[in-house]
Amino acid sequence: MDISLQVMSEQGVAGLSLSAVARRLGVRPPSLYKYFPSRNAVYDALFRRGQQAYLEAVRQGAAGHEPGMAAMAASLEAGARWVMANQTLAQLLFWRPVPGFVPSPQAYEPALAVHAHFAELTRAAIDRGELHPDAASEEGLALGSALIAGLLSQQLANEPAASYEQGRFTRWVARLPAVLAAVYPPRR
Amino acid sequence: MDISLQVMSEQGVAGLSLSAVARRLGVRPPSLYKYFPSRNAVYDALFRRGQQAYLEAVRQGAAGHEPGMAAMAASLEAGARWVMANQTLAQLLFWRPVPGFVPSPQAYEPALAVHAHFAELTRAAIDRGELHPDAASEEGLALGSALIAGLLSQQLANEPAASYEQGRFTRWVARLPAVLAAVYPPRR
DNA sequence: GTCTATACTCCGATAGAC
DNA sequence: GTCTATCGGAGTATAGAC
Repeated sequence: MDISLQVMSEQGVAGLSLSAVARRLGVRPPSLYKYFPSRNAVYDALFRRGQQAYLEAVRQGAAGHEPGMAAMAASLEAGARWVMANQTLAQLLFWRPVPGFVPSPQAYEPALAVHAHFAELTRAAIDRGELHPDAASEEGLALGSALIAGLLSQQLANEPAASYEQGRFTRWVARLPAVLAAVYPPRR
Repeated sequence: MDISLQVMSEQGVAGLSLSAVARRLGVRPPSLYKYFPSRNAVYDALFRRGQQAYLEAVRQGAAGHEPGMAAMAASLEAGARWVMANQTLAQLLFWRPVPGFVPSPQAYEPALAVHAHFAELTRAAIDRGELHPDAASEEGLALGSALIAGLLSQQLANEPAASYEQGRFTRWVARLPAVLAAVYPPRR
């Protein structure tokens, strides 16, 4: 799987070739079929592993903070750092670049947990009077996920080599909670 | 070129095959090389055509409005509608999905004009007291482009078939100017 | 669990006849 | 400006020996 990631980073996510993997592994292509029944099965395993790692990253980021906007800011940053450090995997997870590959429900499972994680942080922020209740609606959550995805997709497409601190787009991640608060000002 | 777009929409942007194009055109593959010296040349021609069309869409959108936030809102919406109506081409333009393809400077030219277009609308909005002067900095312009790109990338990845009006993400496009104004409130 | 051999399909690109 | 023929390579996947 590590070698597959390496090939994808060089040939494009959709350019994974089992022959190339076998070559670098020092075996013949048919041997791989003892471990994965098809090429898409490799994608699926990578997808699941990636979703799991991303979930752990955003959870780790929130750990130690009071639930609410502070935890959300820390969690967003941790997720963004994970994406910048795992760009190839992130592309597989968040931008469907492989025609014909549809992740299995099991592989998709952690993605639902990520959504639930941020929904919970949003509700906590509302309880603390940091956001308007509408922020927890599907619409509000969609805005949050779109904003973070947009910053990161622009960063990856235009400055993939930039460090997290110096990226022209990642630097906005820290200010996303303020943007959300501007769109959903708490009533008072 | 139209047939190429059709193939790309079915096989993925990176999955363009000149053989498939020739097949649908009713000619043999070598004939295509009389018109394009390589497969990447086809991508380049499509890239240029797409950038040009997108530029015209955002300019058309602004036409008839006073320069400023109203024109920007109209321009953003026109651009978003163009992207939703030309999804395959938009992927080629805004998300580099083809390993090894780098657009030529000539093909990239209209993209610079798009940037200049929005920079001008931003300055007009500042002059009218609708935005803080910092909104016209490179940082501020980067935020604007990232926000719109994020909404659209999420829309294309998750609900590509939704109409512009019903999209869970496109519906935020109309409110982007308000988000920008919240981040860059004019001094008063 | 690895291999050889193979079936099958596909690709981009070029040479050169017409 | 189209074609045939071809080079030289790629790929996924399976059968079956060891």
